[in-house]
Amino acid sequence: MIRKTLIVDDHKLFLEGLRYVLSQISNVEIVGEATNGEVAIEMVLNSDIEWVLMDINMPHCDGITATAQLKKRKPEVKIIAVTMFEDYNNIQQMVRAGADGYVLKNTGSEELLKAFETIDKGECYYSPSIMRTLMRRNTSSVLSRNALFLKPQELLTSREKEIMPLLVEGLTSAEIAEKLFISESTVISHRKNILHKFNLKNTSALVKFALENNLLLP
Amino acid sequence: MIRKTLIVDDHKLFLEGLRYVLSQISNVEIVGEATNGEVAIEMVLNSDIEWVLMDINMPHCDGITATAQLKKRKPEVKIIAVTMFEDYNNIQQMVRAGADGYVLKNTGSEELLKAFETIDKGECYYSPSIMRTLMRRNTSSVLSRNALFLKPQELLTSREKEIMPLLVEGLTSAEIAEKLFISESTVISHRKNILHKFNLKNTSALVKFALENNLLLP
DNA sequence: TTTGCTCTCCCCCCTAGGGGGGATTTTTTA
DNA sequence: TAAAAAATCCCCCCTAGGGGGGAGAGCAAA
Repeated sequence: MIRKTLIVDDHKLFLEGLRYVLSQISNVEIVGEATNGEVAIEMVLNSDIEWVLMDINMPHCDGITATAQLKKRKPEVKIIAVTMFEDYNNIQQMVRAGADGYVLKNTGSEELLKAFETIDKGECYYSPSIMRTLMRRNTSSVLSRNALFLKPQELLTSREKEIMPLLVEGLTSAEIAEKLFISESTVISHRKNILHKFNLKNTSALVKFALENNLLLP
Repeated sequence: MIRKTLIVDDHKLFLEGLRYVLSQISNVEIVGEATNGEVAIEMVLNSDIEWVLMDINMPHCDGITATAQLKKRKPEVKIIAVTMFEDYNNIQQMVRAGADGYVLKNTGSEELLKAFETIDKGECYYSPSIMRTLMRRNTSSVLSRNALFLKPQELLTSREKEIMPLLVEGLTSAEIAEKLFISESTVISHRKNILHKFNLKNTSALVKFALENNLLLP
């Protein structure tokens, strides 16, 4: 069985590299190249492409948007994110967009093959260092593992979303209680719930988490 | 005495508005317009322009950079920042760059005139709402008033700079002490000093302050 | 040499934060 | 309508955080 594959990256040079790495894997045939997300979507929808290796950072239409679009309109296509970035936000967004795998740009052919095979079995594949990044964030709690696959906002109730920015401002429970016309115990309960949801050990860590994950907007 | 003035903004529309507002002030003559910082610097250095009304957000060379450059190479030029933004970071950076005044884009001619006259006397001018923003940050402490005109990093000792990122991570005093091979009391002292320096009331506020002011890099 | 800053550590005292429950009412959703 | 989730409040207990202060050692500039 031949895997008909599209490679998407705005760096010509990297497309060359990917082409070479893929040439070392049997059963993979590169049937196209695209240098931005829009073109990639077009190509996939109007062909029998089954696999996409997708860069994240591209002009016009980035890899995350393109992945989300593709998965919505043609869910059977397998998408592997290929990227230089291994920070939490990128991984998280790509996972949410529906990517089936996530490998780094310095990946060799053996690992890429492993990715193909793992995804063929219906599972998801992540590079070991990606897993480390995820693990650093998530230790044990079930909820916090769920947080990876949900927008963090979706985990917060509306009251919690009200309290969050006040905590970030450094207000005490009593001050927050006064502002929201509720009892201090209630604020304490809410804060405890938020900390547990994200598996954070104190409010300082929560502030960092909130600021880095844009939890303060709505 | 006529004030030879250059106006700098990348929005043509706003240049029109500024032109109109300035036309209502006697003794101000618009001798040029620029749509980015680089051009503005060129124009000021090669002419007898005495005043610059400078936007902050512009492509290529922003107003903060341009202001810093101009003040370095021709300090006698009076620069008034004109901007939509009244957040702490923008004001702080513009003050550091050497701007003589800071007014908002919705300013009328009376206030702009006041700015010209105040700066003529050798003082600095800030819009009332700008002052409010500054006041919100700075209540009483002498040190924290100084913090406005210094890079915050310059206020931190090297030990404090080591402790800062660990506090932001949410580590407890005991954990930090263990990492740095010092006693917990010492960590507590350092943290107290940092809080006093920036006039912040708890570690949550410190985390926010540190992240928003890039205090974690070196 | 004196002055001042940093780093280190300590004291006392009090409050806010956080772990661990549980209970109630209201609202949402299946 | 029944079940689930959210919001409200409470209990006990203990620890970490923060206010205020001091003190000695080391170092560097004035």
